[in-house]
Amino acid sequence: MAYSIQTVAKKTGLAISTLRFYDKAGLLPFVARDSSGYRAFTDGDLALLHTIVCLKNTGMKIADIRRYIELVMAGPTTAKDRQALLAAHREVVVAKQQEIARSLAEIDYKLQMYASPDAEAKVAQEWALASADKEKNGLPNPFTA
Amino acid sequence: MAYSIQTVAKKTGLAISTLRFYDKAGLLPFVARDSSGYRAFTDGDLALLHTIVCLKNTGMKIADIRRYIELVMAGPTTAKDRQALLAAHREVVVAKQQEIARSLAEIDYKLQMYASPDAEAKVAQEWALASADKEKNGLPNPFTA
DNA sequence: CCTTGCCCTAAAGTATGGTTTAGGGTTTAT
DNA sequence: ATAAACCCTAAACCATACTTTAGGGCAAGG
Repeated sequence: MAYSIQTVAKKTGLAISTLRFYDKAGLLPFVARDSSGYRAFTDGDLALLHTIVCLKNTGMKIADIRRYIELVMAGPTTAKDRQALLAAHREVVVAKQQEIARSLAEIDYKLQMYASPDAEAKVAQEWALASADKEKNGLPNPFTA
Repeated sequence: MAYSIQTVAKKTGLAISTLRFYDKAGLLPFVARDSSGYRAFTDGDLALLHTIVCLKNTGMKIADIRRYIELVMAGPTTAKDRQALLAAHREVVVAKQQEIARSLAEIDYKLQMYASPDAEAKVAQEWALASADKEKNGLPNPFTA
């Protein structure tokens, strides 16, 4: 009925070593042990682990995930704290997503330049401008392949 | 006319130590030195540095950014290679953005639960289910705060 | 009984991306 | 000519997140 660490690794895509690392880091205090000292994961544990993976995927640090899990373990009275923690994290993630989108837009601009019919000419011009910029400042020109 | 490392740090928001680290890592082969051995950044250098920051912001590894810069330094003939490199990176970034969006949606689902009027009841029920899941498997129940 | 395939811990090692420290020149204003 | 404010390198150090290694126990089949 309970899952072995290997089974959970396959179900989640996490390495066995990662699961043990998370456990040691305090992320899996809810995982029980069988009579041999082996970890025994229940379906409920998988649900919590899934939440941990979501937090990890969105860039939350181990220490902060641990804080969230501690609140969960402390019982229903910590609901407000969990909400605050997740809401704050949400804002961080959204901001980072926007920053990435902005940088990606600039990369797309370059890609569009490279894809244009006169890409060659544009790249050559960039090159000429960078060279001129060096000469103008009386500096050695590294753009002389 | 050229910018000192401190000026560039302020303009870009990068730490001076980070700029030196990038230089040592081969990301800034285009930055010249003045007669005292001080780095002298031109406006063209800032443009290239900006591209580097975009790649960094989107999660590109230093080693891959260096590869891109190497192509730039090698001249206009490498335009096709640069395009391929950026296009491949773009796909990686878009995929990661989507994965983050999926995880964020799950976090939002939890937030919505915490925000509902009967949040208390829902959290208590979650708690009860997790406990039952342990008992069902004859395992010690850690949810007993 | 013993091999095979699981499981365990503790500790060391790896990868990445920086930051800090130590020691030392340069430039500028007083 | 000296202090303050810059700049430099090399190398050590740090944080984060894992992975690998070493040594060993448990369980089932032949």
